[in-house]
Amino acid sequence: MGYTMPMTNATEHTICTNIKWLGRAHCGKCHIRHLMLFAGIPDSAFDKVLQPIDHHLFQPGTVIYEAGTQKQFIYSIRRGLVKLTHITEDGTYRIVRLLGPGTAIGLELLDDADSYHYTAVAIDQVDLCKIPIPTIRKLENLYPLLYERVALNLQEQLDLADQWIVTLGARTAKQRVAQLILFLHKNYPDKNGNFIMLNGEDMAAMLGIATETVSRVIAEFKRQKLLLKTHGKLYSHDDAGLREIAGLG
Amino acid sequence: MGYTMPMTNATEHTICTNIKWLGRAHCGKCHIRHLMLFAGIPDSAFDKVLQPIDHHLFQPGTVIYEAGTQKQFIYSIRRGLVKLTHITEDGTYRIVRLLGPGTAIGLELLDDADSYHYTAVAIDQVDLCKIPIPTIRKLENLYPLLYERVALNLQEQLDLADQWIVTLGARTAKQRVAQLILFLHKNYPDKNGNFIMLNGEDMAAMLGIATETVSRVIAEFKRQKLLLKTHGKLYSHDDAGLREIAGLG
DNA sequence: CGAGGGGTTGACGCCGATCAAAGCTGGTGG
DNA sequence: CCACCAGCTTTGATCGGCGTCAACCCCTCG
Repeated sequence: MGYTMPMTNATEHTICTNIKWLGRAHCGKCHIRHLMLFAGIPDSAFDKVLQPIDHHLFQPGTVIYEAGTQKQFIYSIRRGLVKLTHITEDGTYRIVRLLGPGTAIGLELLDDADSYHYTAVAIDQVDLCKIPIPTIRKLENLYPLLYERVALNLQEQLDLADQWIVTLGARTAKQRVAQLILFLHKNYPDKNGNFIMLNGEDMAAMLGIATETVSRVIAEFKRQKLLLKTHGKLYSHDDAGLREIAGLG
Repeated sequence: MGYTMPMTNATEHTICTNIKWLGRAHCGKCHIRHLMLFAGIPDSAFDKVLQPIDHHLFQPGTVIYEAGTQKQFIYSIRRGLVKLTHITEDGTYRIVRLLGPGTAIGLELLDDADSYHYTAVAIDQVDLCKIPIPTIRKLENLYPLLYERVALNLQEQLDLADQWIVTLGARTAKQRVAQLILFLHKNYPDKNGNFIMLNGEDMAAMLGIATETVSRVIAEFKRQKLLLKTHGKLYSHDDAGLREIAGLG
């Protein structure tokens, strides 16, 4: 309730100037392409595309695209975390999905939709490739393998959404917060096995509970040494302890 | 809690004998194929498939497939409602998705998975086509259009899951039940604009609340004439009234 | 007609939403 | 380098909603 968008339409121009435009993407030389949407597509393919693929950087809290707007781009996340958000008419703010490197967002444009279904917001610094729809279409025709990549991406997001419903959508607040931490650690770990602690508002929006409740539970976990601050927003956790609380004994 | 599976492994043999096997499907003559996975695929294609597509009937409450089992079939729903269910280790029973005619289930087998992710159970009488994976593969190669049909199906299910998270996963019990009724009416209406009332346990499993709470809210809605029994499990509802309660003003 | 499985209703206690206020902390500018 | 400030986290107090246990009712089906 009473949630205000990080950056609204009114300031969209400001967003654009905030984005560091990094210029033409070099898919042929992309060292993480095996993780991305274009895995398996030969380097030569990118010479033939109709419209170029650009590479952008978004600062924490900035909007990547807004629900309902009609755009012509899919985004492939290279680095950072993106939240897909939704605000109900009565102001209720909910996060529908949290996505990291290797995931493509805005895929709904390939099917039924003529506009994005949710608003995508960068959580930390996000690094992504902006792919025009016609380019995808062209590559799909040339390399049917891309259809499978798209389907795989959709299937992964469906699995994520289902897991969300099952693990984060029911039971007590404490159990849900414990599940959320396990979820963050499992899906978006850093190289040292730590995870990025989100702010209270975002965790509340993921779990459908009040921010104060989140805070109380997190504070309790810290006191019980189930959570340890490593550096900045990075935390380590007691896996067994939290699994116990989450009801996975 | 304490939920018992409708039909467990132990009685799987019984299930099979319960299924009315209706024999070879006639995709070439299927009058609802334009709604199904194979929309747009020419009749002639079905002469070339490696393994036949069969047509089955499932009685209410029977298991179509079970989570974790390794099978080789996708199912395309022709008639009836199917629930995808999940039971947590501690016995918590949750419904992840409700699917009707035109939807394909078990698509996870096409990607990462080598087993079904959820258990699919018939809610009312369900009529579906059982499609072997190799048949799908073959048709995909011959008709890349099928890739798009699969992706569209996944996208629709993703939309459904997201909607689930947003509308059914938060706020008060009364608001959620109201949303659920609107959801049932919108997504699975019968020809007269009625909807199928689920049993309390299923509604509770969809919303993540107690069955008693569901019962209380539904009973209240009936008293307020927001719900009217039409026939059997079919009900009509006061759309404006429920939208008001749901917070859609 | 009888048994059984759901649905309904009541009583009670706890969890968590809400309102309010104080404590922290990272970032900014002097 | 320090002081300050805005926004976030933490904590408290209160109260309503809903989970839980239990009893009873009703409808269906054998």
